Amino acid sequence: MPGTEPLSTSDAQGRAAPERRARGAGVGPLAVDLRIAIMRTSRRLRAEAASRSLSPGQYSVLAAIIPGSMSVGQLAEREQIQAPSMTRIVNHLQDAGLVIRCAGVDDKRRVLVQITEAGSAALAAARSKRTEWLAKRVAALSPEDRRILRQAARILQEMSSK
Amino acid sequence: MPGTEPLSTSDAQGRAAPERRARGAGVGPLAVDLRIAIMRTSRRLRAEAASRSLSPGQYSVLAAIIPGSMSVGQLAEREQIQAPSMTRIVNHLQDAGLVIRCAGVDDKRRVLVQITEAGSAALAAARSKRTEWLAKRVAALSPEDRRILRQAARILQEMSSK
DNA sequence: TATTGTTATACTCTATAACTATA
DNA sequence: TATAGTTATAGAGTATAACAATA
Repeated sequence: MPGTEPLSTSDAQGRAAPERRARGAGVGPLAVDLRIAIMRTSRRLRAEAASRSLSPGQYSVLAAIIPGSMSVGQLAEREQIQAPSMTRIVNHLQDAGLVIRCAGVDDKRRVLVQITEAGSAALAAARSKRTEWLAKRVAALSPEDRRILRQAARILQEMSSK
Repeated sequence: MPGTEPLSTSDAQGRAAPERRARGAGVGPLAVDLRIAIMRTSRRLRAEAASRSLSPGQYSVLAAIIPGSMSVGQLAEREQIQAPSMTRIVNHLQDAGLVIRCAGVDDKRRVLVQITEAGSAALAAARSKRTEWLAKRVAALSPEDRRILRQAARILQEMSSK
């Protein structure tokens, strides 16, 4: 391995030496570390979850409409994507028989999306598969680390839905 | 808003009612919540960081090679992507004059990638831009929440590099 | 023959812009 | 005229498979 000695310079983004954040640092470094951690984990999750029946987007949308029917626009806003992307996802879900579209009664421009029985079943089956990799990693952590991640999930959730 | 009352059923994935995780629940729900939080945040980060000069992948790779030259294969393994994807990223970086390729001295099959001065400058400039959105959100959090995210970043980092 | 990297090709997800229908 | 959704098109990023060069 030529030229790969860990130099631990301040420019290495702390990936080779995450412990240098131990002393409660400022907001900037935290944002950098957090961004890298999240992007890498998400890439990993995407890769691990691939070749399953439902894509991450499909899964997420399917889960969102369980409480009741949602319009395409509401789903798009909730998932922080544009309407055409949501149309595409709903198309796939509908083709697979997992959701149905129905016109709004008050406002016929709206298209309400509802989950079917097959959709609920697929979601339940996919759920365990989807989180398999992450659950395995999480299970290997200390209870303290799990507690931290549990709170972090809540914080990130709030943060990214604003 | 027809049919969007929060029912808080056990199938709603806790996105409408995250507080139900307050009582230290099992590993499965945590993995589900965490996956959703990470995927949503990553999508948001990707969207917010768009239209900058460096893509998330380019940025991450550029940062990785700062400590010294790395081979394409090493970078691919580190970033958890396949070799062709890394080749593509390195091509873009090279076209932009941010890295240079040079053949390995011991093993001429290897292609070592090194950062240029322009690359270091671009990285420094991009770094503040890249984390702008996240830093703003993080700054708005309580010190306690920041402490949690700081630890979470470390945990996720270790978790996804294994 | 095995390994490193590249090229060729295709797929997924996303976005913006233009269009249809309803209000 | 404004809004909800769809269609058309394009771009970024990834993967697998086939190939070239080197070990």
